[in-house]
Amino acid sequence: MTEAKLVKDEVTAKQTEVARGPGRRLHGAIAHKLGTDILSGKYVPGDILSGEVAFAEELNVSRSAYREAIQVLTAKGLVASRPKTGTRVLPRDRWNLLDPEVLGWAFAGEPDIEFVRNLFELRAIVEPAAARLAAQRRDKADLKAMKDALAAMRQHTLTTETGRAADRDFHSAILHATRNEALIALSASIGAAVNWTTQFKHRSPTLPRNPLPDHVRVYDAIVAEDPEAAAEAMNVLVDLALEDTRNAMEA
Amino acid sequence: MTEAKLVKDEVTAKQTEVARGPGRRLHGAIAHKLGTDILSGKYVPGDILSGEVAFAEELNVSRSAYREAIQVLTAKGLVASRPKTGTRVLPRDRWNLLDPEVLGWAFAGEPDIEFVRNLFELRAIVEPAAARLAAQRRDKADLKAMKDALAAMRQHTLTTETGRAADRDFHSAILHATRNEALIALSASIGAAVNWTTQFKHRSPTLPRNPLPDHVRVYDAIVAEDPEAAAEAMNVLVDLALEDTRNAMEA
DNA sequence: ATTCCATAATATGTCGGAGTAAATGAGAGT
DNA sequence: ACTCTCATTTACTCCGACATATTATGGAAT
Repeated sequence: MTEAKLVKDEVTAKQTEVARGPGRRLHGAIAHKLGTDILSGKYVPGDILSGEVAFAEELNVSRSAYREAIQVLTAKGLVASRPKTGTRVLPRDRWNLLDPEVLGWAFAGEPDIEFVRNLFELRAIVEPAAARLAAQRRDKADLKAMKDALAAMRQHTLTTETGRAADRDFHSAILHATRNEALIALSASIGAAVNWTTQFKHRSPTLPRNPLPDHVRVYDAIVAEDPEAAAEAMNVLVDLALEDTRNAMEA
Repeated sequence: MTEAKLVKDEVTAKQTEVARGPGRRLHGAIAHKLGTDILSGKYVPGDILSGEVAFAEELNVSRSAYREAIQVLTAKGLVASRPKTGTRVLPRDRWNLLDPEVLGWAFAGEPDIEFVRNLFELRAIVEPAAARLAAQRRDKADLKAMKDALAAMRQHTLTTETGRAADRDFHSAILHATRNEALIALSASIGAAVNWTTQFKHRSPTLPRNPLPDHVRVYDAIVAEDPEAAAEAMNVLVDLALEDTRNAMEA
């Protein structure tokens, strides 16, 4: 080993390593780290991630990888960089909060209670309307997707990852059944809210109610091609989820 | 000039140049080109943008710039790249269609009629509910933003860019007044829909109705803190816009 | 002929250095 | 006090090399 290499190793030992899971590229790992740091409030809007070179050295990665990560954050509206001034964290209303990856970063640490409330409000607006449309337009493939999701929910409780996945799939299937690409694009965001909800309920000391019957009611209304009943059933479903979450919040 | 440079110029002359407007970075311009190409259907899901090096040479840019552009597209869910296989265009339901930049690319060429309908459906779902919330939570700053937007709409017709901007600002102000970050994040998407609507109406042979009174009705209801009236007024507003657009489509 | 494993081929991923362009701030000149 | 010019800082772009991951290939064993 050359002396230069040795010195470098000594230096890098003090630097923060970026954890890159299997299959995850380096720049993706950097974007994840910076993204979670921003969403968690470690960097607040107006802060400057100054020094492309300095930052890359600190993370012990090349500038290329660091820059590609910055491009990802820029694409999601989290930061903007200009010569001389550096890379600045943008105000929150510029962030693409509905981006699936950004939502993941937001829920990586301790999620903000207020933001969870906001997502529930969005669900309360979108999902009943989506159920209404689904009841009007659904075809066999959509119904099968919902049915499969319900079957999976029967076999796994919400305390398991597969159970939560089934819950997400059910809500996603309804959004897909609207045949509206804009609504389908929201399914990732809605799914994140659904997922976190169930996780949170699991942590709660109160016994979570069995959500299956409420889901079945929505499904039945869609099968019966009854838009208003579907919307109402979904409305109940979201309200109950919100109520459960509120209880868990107070605990 | 060296001979090498001369040869290079001869080669580059045949290559497609990427148009980069003022203030736009090179990788941003590349992302714009590829993004519009994908959204316009030039590349369809499953297609492979193979050859990082080949593509970069064809566009006459360095591999770094090309790669950063690809990271942007990847961040928006348009493509995914793996070693050996290349960069593949993802299925449409993976696209972040509500991303402001993606929406811009979608409307860069001839917009898809069906997608416009979908965006109107989203507006019809979200905006009345947002107006309802705005009527409950609005404060002076929100009302001022709406009032300013209305004033700007009085002075400029929708045939001008400033007029369209005022229209966008009004709808954006209502979403901001909900104090819901998730809904605020939708304002860029809604704004794009609003903007394109007015542009489309302008092209239409039928005389566009004056939208100002309808907007004022929404504003008045919000000022009066009447949630239901605000929701209903906004409902009417979106319906009328949809109707106008439908007429223009048939023409 | 078929299956399996080692190997090679190929495209993306990562690296570090050099040079360019742009935005800011300081200083000279008015 | 103001404007303009220039120097500095920083991000932006390009380049060439190497590393890594995935697929394809070909031969050996069954």
